[in-house]
Amino acid sequence: MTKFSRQREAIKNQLSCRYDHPTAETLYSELKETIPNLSIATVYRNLKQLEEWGEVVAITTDGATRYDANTHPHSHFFCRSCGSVIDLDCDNSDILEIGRRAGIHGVEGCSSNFYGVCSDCCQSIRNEI
Amino acid sequence: MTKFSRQREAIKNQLSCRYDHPTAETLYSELKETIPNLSIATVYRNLKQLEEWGEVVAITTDGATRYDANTHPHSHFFCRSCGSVIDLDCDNSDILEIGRRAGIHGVEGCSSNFYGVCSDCCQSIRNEI
DNA sequence: CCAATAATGATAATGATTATCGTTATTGAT
DNA sequence: ATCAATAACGATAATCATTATCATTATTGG
Repeated sequence: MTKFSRQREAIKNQLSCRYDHPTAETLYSELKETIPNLSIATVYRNLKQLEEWGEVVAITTDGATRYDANTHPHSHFFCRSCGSVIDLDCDNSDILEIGRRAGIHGVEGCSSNFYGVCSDCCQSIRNEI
Repeated sequence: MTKFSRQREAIKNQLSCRYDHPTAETLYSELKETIPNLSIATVYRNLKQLEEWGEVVAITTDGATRYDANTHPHSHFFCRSCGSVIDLDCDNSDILEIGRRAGIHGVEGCSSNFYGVCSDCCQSIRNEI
């Protein structure tokens, strides 16, 4: 039986009101201001738990795992320049359909990462020249 | 100026004649049989180098990074049951196009991971019942 | 209020990867 | 062929992200 925990609620809430897909470490340092004795282990523990419950999704990257409170299947755009991660508003089922047509049986889900230089970075690079 | 290295050639060659997308550790233990004093650091070092040169691609997963000598843009299927990684023969440019239509500028590339239970595992699960 | 136990915080341990550094191998010039 | 310059190596320490352990604290239902 799962019990209430202030820490878990805070983690869930903190993630819900952000759109920058923070890492466990980022969430930890932010939450530490309101919950000073918070442990990094509690953040990892709860993010894992919430992921199992389908309340958050983990975004696997080459570095630290990032988290997203938006559980609707969607893709992400990774800026090669500033490292920001932006939600992509494209239909995930269309991508899944492409995978399903590839001749392999059993394709159930997909996760797509798109790469490039975001418009902000593109702008500042242009200004430097 | 880059110099010849037997180790790098062996790593590249070992990866080229396989289709199971091994990790650095897997390549290391296999290559150790022919190059007994090979160091794991050399494997990591060269895989990173080869990736920079565009001769191999790294496949980012939630566990250890896997490598692929097939540098033609393509997707992978991850079996949830046995953990195998299989090449998906679908057109990557079609997926890229979906991402490009999502309203964000600067989308240059993409990497899609598909998930499910492979036909081998699906078969053995069926046989157990 | 109390017993049962889920969840915590602190921290040790793990797994993957990278950095360091003294030694070895490759290279181009003599 | 020899030599100096330096790329690459092997061994291993260090780092980073994450998980496991465990004694303590908080929540819950009776």
